[in-house]
Amino acid sequence: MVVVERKSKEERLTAVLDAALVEFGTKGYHGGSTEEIARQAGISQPYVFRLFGTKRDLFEALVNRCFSETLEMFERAADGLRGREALDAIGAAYMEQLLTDELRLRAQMQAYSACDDPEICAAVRRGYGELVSFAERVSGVEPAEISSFFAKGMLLNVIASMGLTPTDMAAGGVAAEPWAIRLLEGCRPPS
Amino acid sequence: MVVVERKSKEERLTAVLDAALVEFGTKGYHGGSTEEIARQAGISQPYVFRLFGTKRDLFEALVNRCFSETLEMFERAADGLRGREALDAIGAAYMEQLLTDELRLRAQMQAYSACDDPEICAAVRRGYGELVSFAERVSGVEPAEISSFFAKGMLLNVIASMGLTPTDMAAGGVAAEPWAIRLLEGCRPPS
DNA sequence: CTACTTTGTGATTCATCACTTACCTCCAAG
DNA sequence: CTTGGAGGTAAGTGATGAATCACAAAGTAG
Repeated sequence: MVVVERKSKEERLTAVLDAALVEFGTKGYHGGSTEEIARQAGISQPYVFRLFGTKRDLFEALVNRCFSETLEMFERAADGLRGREALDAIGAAYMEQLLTDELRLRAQMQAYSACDDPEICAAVRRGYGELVSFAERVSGVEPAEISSFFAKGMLLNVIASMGLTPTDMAAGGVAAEPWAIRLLEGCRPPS
Repeated sequence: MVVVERKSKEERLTAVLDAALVEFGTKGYHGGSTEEIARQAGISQPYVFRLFGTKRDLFEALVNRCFSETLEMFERAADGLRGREALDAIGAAYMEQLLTDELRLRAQMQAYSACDDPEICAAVRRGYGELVSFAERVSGVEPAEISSFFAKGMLLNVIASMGLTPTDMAAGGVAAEPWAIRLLEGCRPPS
């Protein structure tokens, strides 16, 4: 038997969720394998099931964590601000994720794409609804502005999925597609 | 042997692509099965491979068809128009898809989500780039406006994925989430 | 009629994967 | 010191799914 490093359940839970973010974020719900998640988390595959029950429950837990972390990020970014300024601050923070947290943007796309599963869809709607409600509440602007705000967010998600972020292009050693650069430039708030 | 209804290769190709749109559009690249696609297309599973080579080639063919149909839709909508008017017309046509062609919006999301595969990613970028270039060329507006235009499109894709279109809500017999209604309202061009 | 091409299938292979069962090993409380 | 629970695994199981192979039947040209 391999040497066992005993850790607390909590530590394992977050380790598995961290690994799941990578695996599901890149390959999606159906494409990601629990075996790979277990390996990346440093535990055996059966233990993943002991901790989370089913693959779906694990994915759902990941979705919930992602949305709640994003909501916290919104709150931090908007702290002390109201109205349009709050919205701009959140938008800037979201754009930063393109550079720092691209995987989370991709994972969100995977969550939307996994919405053929009713339970996952319910979790996604709940999370998204909380983000929208928060943005509405903290900014107080009219629907059209809220829509553009979230629309830009979704465009950033898509750009991250296509691997067109500055980080990706630099890593690939490839010159970014010019149209993609213009799209990204156009997302910047008018300053 | 079951009675064989011989059809032309072309007919089978489009039948398979139609079935693939449904299967991949709802379950995604990894989640969709070639067996199910074959069944929906009314042929045997091996023949799918005879026609398309591999599952990936089939998915790629679907992506290409989707993007080129969308480009045609852009061209039709913008016919005879220039500048902002052209963009508004395309936007209106795109919004209509929420009601008439929701599956195609979902399929686009699945295409973005399948971008961990380099070949699929290349096809997606090519298709997306053509849409952006066309919109830029026909409208001639500045980057910020192009970005908002595509951003709104992506938001509609996400809303379709989450099953929050008017059609879905009516079909489910459920009242739509209020925040989702506001988001959709906010997408309408200011008229 | 014969030979060849096109359209098609049944049966199978081989890998992967979600999930289970049965077990092991620490460690702390009585 | 022993017992019981919490943290963990090795070894399977059954299903599914992509891809292959060998073969069949329907047209078609000579």
